[in-house]
Amino acid sequence: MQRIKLTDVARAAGVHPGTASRALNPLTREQVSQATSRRVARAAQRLGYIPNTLARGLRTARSFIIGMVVPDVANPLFPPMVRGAEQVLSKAGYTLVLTDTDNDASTERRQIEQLRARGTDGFIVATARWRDPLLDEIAEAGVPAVLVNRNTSTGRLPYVGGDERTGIKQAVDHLVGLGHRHIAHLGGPQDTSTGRERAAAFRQATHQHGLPSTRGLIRACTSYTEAAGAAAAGRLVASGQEFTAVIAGNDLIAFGVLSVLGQAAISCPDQVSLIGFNDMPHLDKLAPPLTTVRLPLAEMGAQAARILLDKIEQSASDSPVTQSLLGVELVVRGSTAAPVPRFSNNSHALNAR
Amino acid sequence: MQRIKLTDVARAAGVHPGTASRALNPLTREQVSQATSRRVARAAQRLGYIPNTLARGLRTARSFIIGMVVPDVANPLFPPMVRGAEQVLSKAGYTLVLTDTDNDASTERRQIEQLRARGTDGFIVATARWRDPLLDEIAEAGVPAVLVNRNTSTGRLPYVGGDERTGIKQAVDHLVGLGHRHIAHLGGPQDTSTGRERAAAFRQATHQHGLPSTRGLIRACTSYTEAAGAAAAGRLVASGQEFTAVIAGNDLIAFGVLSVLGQAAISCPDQVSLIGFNDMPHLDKLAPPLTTVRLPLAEMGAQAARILLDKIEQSASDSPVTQSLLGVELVVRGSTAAPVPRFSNNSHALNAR
DNA sequence: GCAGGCTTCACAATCGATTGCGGAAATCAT
DNA sequence: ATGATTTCCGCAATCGATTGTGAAGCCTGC
Repeated sequence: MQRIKLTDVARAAGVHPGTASRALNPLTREQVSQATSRRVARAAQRLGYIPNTLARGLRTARSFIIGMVVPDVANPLFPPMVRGAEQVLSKAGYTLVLTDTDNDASTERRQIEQLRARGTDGFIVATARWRDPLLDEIAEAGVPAVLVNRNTSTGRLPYVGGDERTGIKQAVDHLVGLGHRHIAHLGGPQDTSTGRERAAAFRQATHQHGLPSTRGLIRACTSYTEAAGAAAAGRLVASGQEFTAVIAGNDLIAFGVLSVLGQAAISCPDQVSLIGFNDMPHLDKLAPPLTTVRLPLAEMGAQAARILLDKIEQSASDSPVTQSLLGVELVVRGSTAAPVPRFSNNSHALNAR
Repeated sequence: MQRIKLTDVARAAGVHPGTASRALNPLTREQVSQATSRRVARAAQRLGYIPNTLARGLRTARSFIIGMVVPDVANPLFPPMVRGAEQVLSKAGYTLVLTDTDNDASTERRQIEQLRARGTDGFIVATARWRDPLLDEIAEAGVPAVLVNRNTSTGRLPYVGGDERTGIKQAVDHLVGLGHRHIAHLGGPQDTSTGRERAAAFRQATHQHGLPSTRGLIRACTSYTEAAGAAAAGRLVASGQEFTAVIAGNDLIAFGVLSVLGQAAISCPDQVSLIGFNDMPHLDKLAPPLTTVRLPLAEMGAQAARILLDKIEQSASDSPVTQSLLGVELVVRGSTAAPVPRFSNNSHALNAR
């Protein structure tokens, strides 16, 4: 049994394949009389005709495929974005192809090349580095693409992300409100926009509150992983620096901090408060439940998809490159509490009043 | 600037496109002299030729696309399987297209139709229902497909899963070893193979151990979610049935149980022990850390991909339909402990000795 | 009743790569 | 040197759908 093709439908309806094509396409249907149009539609229906997207794509130079590139599907940050994008795209008739680069630049390049060979109509990229030659090439080549979650330094591509700056500010405000004055930031890698942005926002917020110098209290982790977070936390604790709270670059880094604190017999939140970022699922079940900044991940994915579709449909490059920041929300849970003054920083606390 | 096509390469190398095609394809390269083959290869290299996969697919009726269908990417059960499959497939030159059905049958049907229109070479399906007409059709149509994680009743498609039966047996053994005799099972939906299999294994294991009747202690949740788990746990607690341990259908259901126990001021593991299934990430950080059964998810995905590739490459249907069960492992953490005899079941405990 | 204008559809080229077929050139055997 | 093989490569059809061009058929208006 063969797949039904347009020729079969045309023969069944007693018309030329070209006519059948026009009858089936809503945009060209007006060029065909209603009677034949109906006849063709019925024949297609009856035979169970499914158009061959490959052949169509070859002729129209459109594949209705959107590629989405993420560093690691297993990172719970990404699935909600993928779902958000997928819903918008599939509603518009596009198919989302998800590829996982495993955080590897050469894999990423290979994947994107593969997808381009498939005539992919556009890309949603969640793997951007701060300096990213591959993305520069894509921008140069005029391939429709939207960045999500992470931005690049050049700002030549549209970007959809969370309002990191406000998120960090809320976190700092919250801690300061509880009475903390010695807050550390174990941020993400500085070759990602999120790592840079959050660190910068942290500096700004602590400065606004007139907190003591943050020198030595700001550290960058080598990656957004529990292991890297633990390593950085270990170094922080070993440094002997005084701190009563930590704002982690994301939730995974916070996990690393948590385990180091546990090993060092430092209680959270009694001795050190901890705030994560992203609001991964199930953080409320942790011991202690993690205070964190929630990003509208699904909405970010959906918005990125919408912007991309716009870009594709009106391929005119007249539209400016938009950078959208979506609102975030501090979710306060059990990992943050008022600091207990230790004798070593008692005087500081008194001075502050 | 246009994309380089085969004709361009051929012209640059001074040969006919057909010859260029043969020179570039490893399987037909022998039909071309080494000298021209090299010349063509160099021209392709120099011009940066990327073959158009659509055109190739149209002619060869091969798309090198594999569709993977999961109910919900955000469920941490699936990303590792996806990664496992992706690695095998991309190594073999295939592209994995992931689609999320959002647990909806009609969405699933639409997605699969879409993919078939793209000439998808095969499917990895993780959404199987116990009775699944869509999969029956696929088996009927001879589309290469492999089931992963969930099986169907018919057994007409290859299947790769975990050894659920042994996993449940280990869980029961562990609890019985701790002294439990009243164990409940809040299983998954009975229209999934995993829900059925785990419940059956539970019955068998408790029977082997000569435990008291499990009537009323085995309940099926309506879905593999925290909410459904909580609902079932609520009913179990409200029923007044005696139990000192619960084996949940999966980790999410265990989360629901945990929250109900918390609300009912029943301590875990002091009063009730709890075991999950799947070993989601970060379960070790819960309060209490959840004992669970670990499935080799990535390996399941990889194995499914390998079987699918086999099926595709030798399209001869001579190979039998294989059902592979991969080994599982009980991960003992803090949510299981010896039962504290209550006066109401003290006598039972004595009788048992 | 006929020119001019519409509508409706058939014809054929096209997208880019693959491949069966056959011819020219090169190699070999005698 | 000549006939028989083999090697190498060009020609053209093909995959299935889309689309520019033009030719019928029909209507309108003068």
